[in-house]
Amino acid sequence: MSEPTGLRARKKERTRDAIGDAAVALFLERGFDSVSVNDIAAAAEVSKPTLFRYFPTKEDLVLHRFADHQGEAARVVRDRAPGVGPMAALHRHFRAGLDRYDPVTGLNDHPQVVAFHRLVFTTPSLAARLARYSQEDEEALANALGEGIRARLRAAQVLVVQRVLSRANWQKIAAGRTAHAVHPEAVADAELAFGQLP
Amino acid sequence: MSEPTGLRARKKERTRDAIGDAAVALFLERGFDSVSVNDIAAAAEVSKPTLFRYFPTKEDLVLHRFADHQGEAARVVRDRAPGVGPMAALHRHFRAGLDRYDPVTGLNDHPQVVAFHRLVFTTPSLAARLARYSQEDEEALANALGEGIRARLRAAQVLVVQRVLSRANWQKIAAGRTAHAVHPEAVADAELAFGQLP
DNA sequence: GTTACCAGGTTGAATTTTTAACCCGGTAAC
DNA sequence: GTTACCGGGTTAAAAATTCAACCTGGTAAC
Repeated sequence: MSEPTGLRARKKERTRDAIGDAAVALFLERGFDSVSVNDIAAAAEVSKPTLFRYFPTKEDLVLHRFADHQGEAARVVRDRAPGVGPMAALHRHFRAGLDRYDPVTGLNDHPQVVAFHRLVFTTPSLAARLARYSQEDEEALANALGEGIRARLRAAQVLVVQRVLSRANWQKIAAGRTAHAVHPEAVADAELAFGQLP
Repeated sequence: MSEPTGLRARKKERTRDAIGDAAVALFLERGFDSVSVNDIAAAAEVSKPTLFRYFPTKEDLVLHRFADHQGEAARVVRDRAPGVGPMAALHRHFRAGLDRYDPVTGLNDHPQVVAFHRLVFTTPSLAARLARYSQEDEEALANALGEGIRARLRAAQVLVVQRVLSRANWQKIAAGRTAHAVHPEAVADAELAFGQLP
């Protein structure tokens, strides 16, 4: 199951986690702009060049958690079971995320997750950078769906649907409701949104 | 008091401690000969060449705790208060070690310390290597005491006295007595031994 | 008596990290 | 308006570490 972890690979992973965790912790505590990369490097006990070797920009220190899901939509389409249409596969995948309260669906009421989302959505430079990630995701999904303008349109539609659904879920939870309470609506919303896709 | 700890120095110290601690823990658990340096490197999460960069031989993995006291006798003589003779200074220093139950005096009943001493005294290659450490200590002390054969003889006498005293203390404790109970005898023994030095 | 393996220890190249210095754009001081 | 500092980000060289391979001396198998 797990790869033959050499010493080198294991330590790199640990370093990366240490930097990412220290960054998110400090950002949540003091806000994105009030924390310098020097602070993060110091907290992670790493030098500044090392920090930038793992994360090319300050924004990526936050967004690496989304980056884990990079290209996921395209993968879902490519790996779908035979006989299942692309849209159905994406719908099912999103639904599964809802059922396990995956943070990317916005349907998660752990305080840390909520605070993290607020951080991302209320910091302009982060939202901007997140849009660029999304852009790449969109291209990958388009390629998985086929060629030409139709594939690109469908890819864009799917991702925008997911973004709207996630944001709606998050807002309800930010308003104080529990993830469990919101779940039925979230499922219904997804039903509606995916249902009206071409 | 503390040095300006750069990142590099701090990590080196941590690595050294990780290796040394892992080694002692494994040796106490399974015995010196039943643990390979590969085991230690793996436990400390370090490669074999790195291990040997910190500790030149397997024996040093145990004896680095004595190495901290390297040259101590010479230092005591050199740094003694004015008006105090070399022998008096050494006697006082040993007595102070007794009073604070310093492990090097043998007068310490913490299970880990006792087990550690047993490890050293019952493993031939360790005893041998410890003798070499002691040899260097002796030369340094001789230089601190003066020149010529008389200084060397006195250095040897002092160190042999310390070794005998430490071992006597350890044996009483290994027999089950507490350090506190042994303390008066230990002081008296030291009085006697240092008193009969020329 | 080969053969093979194991443990202590070494070697050289490749990778990673630290260090200290720098660039650049912004902004506060005066 | 210049000077000085701060934060994001980069650079080149030095130090540390991993990796894979090797050497050597023992000792177990056969």
